[in-house]
Amino acid sequence: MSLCDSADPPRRRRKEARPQELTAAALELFTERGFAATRLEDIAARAGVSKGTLYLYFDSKEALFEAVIREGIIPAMNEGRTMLEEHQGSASELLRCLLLGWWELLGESPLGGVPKLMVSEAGNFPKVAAFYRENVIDPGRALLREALQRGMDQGEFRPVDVGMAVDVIFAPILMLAVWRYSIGPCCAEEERDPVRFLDTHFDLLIKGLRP
Amino acid sequence: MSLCDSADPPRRRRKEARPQELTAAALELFTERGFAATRLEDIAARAGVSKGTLYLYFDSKEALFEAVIREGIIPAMNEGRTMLEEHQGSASELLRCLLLGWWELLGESPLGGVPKLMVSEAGNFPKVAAFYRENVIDPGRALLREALQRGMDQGEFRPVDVGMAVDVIFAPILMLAVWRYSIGPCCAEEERDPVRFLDTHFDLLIKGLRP
Amino acid sequence: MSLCDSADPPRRRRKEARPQELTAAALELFTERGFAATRLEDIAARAGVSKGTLYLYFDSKEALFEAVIREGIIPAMNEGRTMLEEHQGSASELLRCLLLGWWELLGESPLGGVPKLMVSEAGNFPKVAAFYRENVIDPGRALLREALQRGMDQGEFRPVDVGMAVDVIFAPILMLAVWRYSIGPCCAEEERDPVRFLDTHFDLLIKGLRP
Amino acid sequence: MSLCDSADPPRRRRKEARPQELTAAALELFTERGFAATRLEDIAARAGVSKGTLYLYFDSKEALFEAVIREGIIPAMNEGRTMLEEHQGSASELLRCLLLGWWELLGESPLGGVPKLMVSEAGNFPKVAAFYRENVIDPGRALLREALQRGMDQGEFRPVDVGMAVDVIFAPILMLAVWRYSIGPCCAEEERDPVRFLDTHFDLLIKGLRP
DNA sequence: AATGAATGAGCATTCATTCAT
DNA sequence: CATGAATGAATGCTCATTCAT
Repeated sequence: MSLCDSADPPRRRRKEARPQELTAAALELFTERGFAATRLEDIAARAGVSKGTLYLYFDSKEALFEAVIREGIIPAMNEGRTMLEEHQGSASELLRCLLLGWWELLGESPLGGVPKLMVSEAGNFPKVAAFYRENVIDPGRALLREALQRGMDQGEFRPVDVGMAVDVIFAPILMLAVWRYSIGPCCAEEERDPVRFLDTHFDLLIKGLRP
Repeated sequence: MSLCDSADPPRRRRKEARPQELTAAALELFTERGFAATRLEDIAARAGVSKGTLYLYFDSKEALFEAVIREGIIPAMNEGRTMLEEHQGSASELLRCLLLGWWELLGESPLGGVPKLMVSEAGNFPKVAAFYRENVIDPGRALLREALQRGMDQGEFRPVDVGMAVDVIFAPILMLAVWRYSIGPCCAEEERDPVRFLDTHFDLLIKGLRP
Repeated sequence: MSLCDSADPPRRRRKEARPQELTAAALELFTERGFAATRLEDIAARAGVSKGTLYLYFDSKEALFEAVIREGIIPAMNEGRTMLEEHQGSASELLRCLLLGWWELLGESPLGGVPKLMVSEAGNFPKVAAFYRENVIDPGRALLREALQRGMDQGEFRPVDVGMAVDVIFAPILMLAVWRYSIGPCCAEEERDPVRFLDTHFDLLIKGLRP
Repeated sequence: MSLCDSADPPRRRRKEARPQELTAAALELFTERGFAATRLEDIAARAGVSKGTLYLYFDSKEALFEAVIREGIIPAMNEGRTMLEEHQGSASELLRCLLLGWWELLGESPLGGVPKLMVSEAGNFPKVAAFYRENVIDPGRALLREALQRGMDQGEFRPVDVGMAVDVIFAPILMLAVWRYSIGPCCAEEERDPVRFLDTHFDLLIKGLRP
């Protein structure tokens, strides 16, 4: 009820929260405009701080970029692995959970911008791209590979070229995420429905894997 | 009659070819580094002209970008349409031809960078993105939709949500192209084989469409 | 009664000593890097305090600079004057004592950096330069002038243009000091020996002053 | 008589003259204010060009500094050497010519600021300082050493510690130059007369060197 | 008194764009 | 047509200064 309900939080609190506030703002803007076209001043403004404050937490624009990617990764993989280990049902179910889980994590949150950002900037940040591959792409592929293999071992899926199949399978989800942060919004097409899209993908996939 | 007939290409030719040489150079660099991070001077240098010359053919950096996309589009659709109209075989064959044809067009030539470029820059060029959607994405979807529909009508494919399926189906090809110009090169993974990838995609797809 | 009587120096002491610790640190860094190129944060760090603390004692970077010069002056002149008043021996001896005394004061301690600092920054701090001239240069010249005059009056020196001679005489000592804080250290020349240098200076000087 | 006598010289001309115009402007301002306190924009303005133009000729502020020193050196040494080689008169005369020649070169022109600049900035530019020592200080010392040695060999001068004496001898000229660009101007002392100063220096010196 | 997080003016540097040649 | 010297707005980054704690 107070008039200044939104007063600044105590300094101590801010100090610890700042880096995340900044990387969050940076992620949004980098995703929207690309790295080079984003001004640090805009990032700072979106995070509600001044230009100089950025440099208390990050050494340079590039360091901020790296932090954005690094942060965008942490939550992604753990869930997938636990899902894989604890899952009891059929391989189809597992595959569905993995892919839908990803979408829920990536698609709905700003984190979904990371893949588009990485696709756009990999050429300018080979180091970061390598880091991303090691920590996101490779583990992600491994998860899917395990799920596929389990299904094949149990006779639920027919034999396929697993190494290729994981990328084929993941491509539609990836494109869904990339799309949302690139051509999608500006064409404002009658709001392509992700659920219908994923259902269709899944339908085709499961039928395609039938022995 | 010219004093230097031999060494340099004939002036008349150059003059007409210039715009294409410039957009070609621009496409390569825009794809590699992104629009904002590419310097006009580098584009000019790669095309073998001076910075000022660019402005004889294009009003601004943005105009050049538009021209790059516009040029990258022209050859893409016609082949697909004639293929659709003239194809005699099964719907599966038609689908295969369409997708492989695309890959040959996108994957092997620098034109393959256009989708990655468009994905990266759509947010900064909504007009161009709309143009791209109208002239590339929508016609492309229409082609695939027709092929799918034909297969369904002939009982070769089971019924699916066609509107969604076209994007699901195209996603792996798109990803293959995008990858090649983003994360792929810098990770130098044991040269992922596009043919095997497309075969797997096709195998899954055709089985998935079986009635 | 204090809870931490042992480790840190007593608070009372620190408080009074702070300004000198700060000007001492500032003198070193200003001398090494110049005024503009020295960061207040570095000065604070060298003095073992935080950036903000500086402003408890000095209003601004410029005020700190003034204090540095002011402090660097206090001890310089008194000794010379007493030496002049109490000296009993020959004028040559007096001159030697004055010049060597200066060198001991300037050359061995960090105070030797003051002349170099003043030379470098006079243009940016005309006020401070005027202050320096009034309180250091003029009195110094007066001391030397008196010594020279005494020698001339006593027939020990031949007549010379005293006003000019004092600067001629002092130049080598000044140069020795300035050198040590500028070109000297980075060229690491076989450690030019100040004593030999001063001896030679003196030898030439005394012979040059012989009637 | 034309109204536009001072019109811009043809482009070609400027292109070649620019670097010198810029280093000349830079020398003045670096000397006056020091390296760090001089803004590139001011240098450009003094040279009558825009900020960006500087970067057509120099890669960075530091590169400009180096060029300033490098340029300030070229004319300095050659004269001295030819003077040494061609001189016919007494060693005293030679010494006088060398020192006065230096003063005319250094003292009257803006080049006189170079020593003060070097003294001030040596600590921040060790590389340049080393270059300066090798190309100016060392050759200068060598010239004076030869002159002294010649006088001693011919019995015109008594034996002295030559290595030290050269610096002792040069110190007053150096200080005269340094002074002019540091404390001198801002104290506006009754315009210390360089000629009287040098005469006194010479008088003392020659008498001091008498056998 | 002391801290150090936050600020924002200031500067070096880049690069799209212009235009005299 | 073609050039490339010149421009100056834009932006990453620094650092003196402030102030809540």
